[in-house]
Amino acid sequence: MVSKKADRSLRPPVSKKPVRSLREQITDALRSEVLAGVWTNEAPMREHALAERFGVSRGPIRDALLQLSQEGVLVYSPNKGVRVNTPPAEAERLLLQSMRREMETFCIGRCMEHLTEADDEQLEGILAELTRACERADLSAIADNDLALHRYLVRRASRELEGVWQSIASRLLMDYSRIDRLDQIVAEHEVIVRAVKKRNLKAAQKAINANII
Amino acid sequence: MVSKKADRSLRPPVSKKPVRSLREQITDALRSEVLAGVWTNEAPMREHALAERFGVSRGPIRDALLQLSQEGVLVYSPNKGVRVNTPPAEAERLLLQSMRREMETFCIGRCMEHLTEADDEQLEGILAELTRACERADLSAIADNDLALHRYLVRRASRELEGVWQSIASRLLMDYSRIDRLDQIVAEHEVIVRAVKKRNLKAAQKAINANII
DNA sequence: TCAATAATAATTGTTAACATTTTACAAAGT
DNA sequence: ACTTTGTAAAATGTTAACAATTATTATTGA
Repeated sequence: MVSKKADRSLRPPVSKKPVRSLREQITDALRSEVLAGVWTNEAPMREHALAERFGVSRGPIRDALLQLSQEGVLVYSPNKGVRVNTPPAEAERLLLQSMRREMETFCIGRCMEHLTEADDEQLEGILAELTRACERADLSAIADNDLALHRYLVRRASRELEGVWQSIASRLLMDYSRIDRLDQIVAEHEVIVRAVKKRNLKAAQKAINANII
Repeated sequence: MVSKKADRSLRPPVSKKPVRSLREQITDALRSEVLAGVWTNEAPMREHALAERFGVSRGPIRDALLQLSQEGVLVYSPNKGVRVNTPPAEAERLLLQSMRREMETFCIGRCMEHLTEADDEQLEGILAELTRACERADLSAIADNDLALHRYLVRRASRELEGVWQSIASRLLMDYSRIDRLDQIVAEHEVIVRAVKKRNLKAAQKAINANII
């Protein structure tokens, strides 16, 4: 699943080799699975089993589990392992929602004027992936691309804020798997991308706030 | 510095054994040092050197460095190690400040009515430590207890929110070492604790917001 | 039969060695 | 003198074995 050494001769010539570490790959894979509801919070996630599944040792697995615990996706109990976290209670959810809206409203306002056509293409690409994921009802890919679209705008505004945003967004999406209206997800993000392409700040902020629920 | 196995016979009888892991201890120690300005962001922090200093292997050190990177205290470069992060830019600082105020205003409003006299004593204890730290101008201990006081109220309101709060507060305090008016720190926190002891929500919220700068 | 306790297995915490990547430095070539 | 190239050192990334803790099962006693 996660190959340890990639064949360099097969890479595109001048591509910006990201060379993501095992920890990062595993973190992203597990996050999308948890948000998609693949794991329950009944049974703990065993390090050994995950290590075998990903074909790596327990080290990178532990790193990923610790990171996801800090992010609010998992809950860590000393000497007992990790479980899937429960969604935030109503009051906490409302607070996190307000904070996420404040953040993304700030970020789109900060990056809008610096966006280029290349950014538009990137966003269109993510939107296309999101659409395909919704068509095949692939919850894991849906969660991935939903987050990816928002994260793109946050990163474009500030790398510094990305970590804070992720920990808020992850907690808010802890019950993502309950979402049933898949077509609505696509529609809402289409509105966002359209407003961004028009460089219409007010419309974009309104669309983003409408999507954050 | 960090003993691997503690002598159980010396622990108080029915104390709630926290048994903090090496990772946690090292994380807290390094955070307070970085916030106090002990480290510069010029030279990377070497895992091997830290391992020797704490008397442990590189494993727990790596865990701590990764956690502090996620928290915004350090910056992680793949295969190159970690450095001290730079304080957020003005616009980002204002956003984080607003979010932290929103969080702590929410938290004090949520936990105020549940606070007991035992909580008051805990807060007084932290305040006393903060005062002593200011008297001897121990920036590391000052940062520790400043954070500890706020964290206490956040935890009392919601364990779920603690992680988010920490990542925001850490980023805001990245230039804590520049603070010169030490007596003002004590005064501001005295006002907070006094308002809390009186269970005066409005006054407490006002004092907290005045302290978050 | 049930509760308490001891033995056992399974799991996480930590360590040290190995692998890979990056950096520093010197030598050679233009 | 400057750039390039090759080599060695040092740092991080990963692994597997060991230690300590927790959970499970078996056993003993009333």
